[in-house]
Amino acid sequence: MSNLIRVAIYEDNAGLREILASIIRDSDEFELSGEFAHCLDVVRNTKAFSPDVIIMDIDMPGRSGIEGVKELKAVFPEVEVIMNTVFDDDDRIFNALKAGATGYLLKKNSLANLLTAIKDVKNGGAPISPSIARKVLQMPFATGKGTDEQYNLTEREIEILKLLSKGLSYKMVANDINISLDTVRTYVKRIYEKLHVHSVTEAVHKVFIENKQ
Amino acid sequence: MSNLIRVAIYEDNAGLREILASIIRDSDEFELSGEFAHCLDVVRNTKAFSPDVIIMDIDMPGRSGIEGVKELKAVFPEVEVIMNTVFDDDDRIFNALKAGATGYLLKKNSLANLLTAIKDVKNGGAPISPSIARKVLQMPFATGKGTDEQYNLTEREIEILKLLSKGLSYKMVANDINISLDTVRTYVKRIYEKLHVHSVTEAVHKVFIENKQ
DNA sequence: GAGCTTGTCACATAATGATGTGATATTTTT
DNA sequence: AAAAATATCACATCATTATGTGACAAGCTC
Repeated sequence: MSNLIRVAIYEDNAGLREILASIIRDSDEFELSGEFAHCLDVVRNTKAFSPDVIIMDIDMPGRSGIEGVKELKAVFPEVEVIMNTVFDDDDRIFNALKAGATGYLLKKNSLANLLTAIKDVKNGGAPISPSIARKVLQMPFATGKGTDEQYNLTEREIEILKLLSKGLSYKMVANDINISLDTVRTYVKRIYEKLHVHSVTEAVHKVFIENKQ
Repeated sequence: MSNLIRVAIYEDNAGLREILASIIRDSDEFELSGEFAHCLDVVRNTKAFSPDVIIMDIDMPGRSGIEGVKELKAVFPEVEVIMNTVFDDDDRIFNALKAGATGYLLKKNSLANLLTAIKDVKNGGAPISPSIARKVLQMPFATGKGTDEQYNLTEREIEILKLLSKGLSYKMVANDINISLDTVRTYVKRIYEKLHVHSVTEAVHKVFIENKQ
């Protein structure tokens, strides 16, 4: 029967590719639906072999796996991709995930976990090597830090800046928290002094955006 | 000898706590350095038993594991914490990780992976259940999406909004990209119409912040 | 207890922003 | 080829912000 999970492999190293392919072949839950040395034809290949899950190397000749994922996902958003690579730098990880990869395994621990990982993605999970997960979680936007505390604004000042950042006018802020318009002005003035800025937008940028892009 | 990894357990369900404790006791790489039914005294306990890794439930009487982690990490930042819980909602996950937890295991798959997970954190990794990892990666700030494209602003409009978001005044923007002040005004007006907002700050919030918090 | 920070309010003025009404040339879409 | 969208500029007016100066009570700090 054919409700085996169909797995395609993109890996330019022939030896490793063969190892990965045989792991898939020898399993009884998966079947191999293509093995390729580059991802130049990833869309065409996917059309032809319709895999459910793709194991994708990053460093391949002609076109990186990350670009491959990006193109693939634009056409086949439902196909799950697990990156399988030696790279563990923040940029590549981030770009791969942004491109649409669901999993990210380092080659050094992928062989043992490959089958589990494929099952994970089919079950709606995201198999990620623990060391990669740590990096993802340490990316500045994920920590939620680098935000409020660091400018030693008082709670009240932050409260007011948050309201302003949502687009409320001084008047609306004054109404919202029942203080006078002039008091709002005073707060804003103090905030400006502390942050060395001269407009709400600049203050908002400094406190809520700068470290998140 | 004593370079076993010291593991403490916080879990209010006595049965589960005993199971976890015995897994640790029976292993030959770890030793149990405390088991507790609540985390009210987490700092004191940690001072007394100095564990390397803590397995922490979230839902405990008196004080949630998340608050426990927050307090613990403020005093012992080097102690690794793995959340072990039934909850998989975005808020709890995010708050736990923000509080300083390194790993996040769902109880349903934690028993099998507990020992591996403890090793992972000691090796600098972040053991995260695949289904949790998926949720983390889908949080809007991690996708890098939800930003520009979605409001069908033109490139020029986005360019101007970006400059304004940094705190530049209309005048400065005009100077910066060599257009007239009135042209800036026109752009801003169009941006407002497209976004249905009435101030730079509100526009910035909608385009650059809203989905990132 | 003197000094500093914080939260609160008031008045005044100059600069900037928000909004309306046009207009023209170029590109893109239909 | 006509219609719609985009990039550019101008003038006018009212509302809102930015900034200065000043004040006072409560709380914390040394």
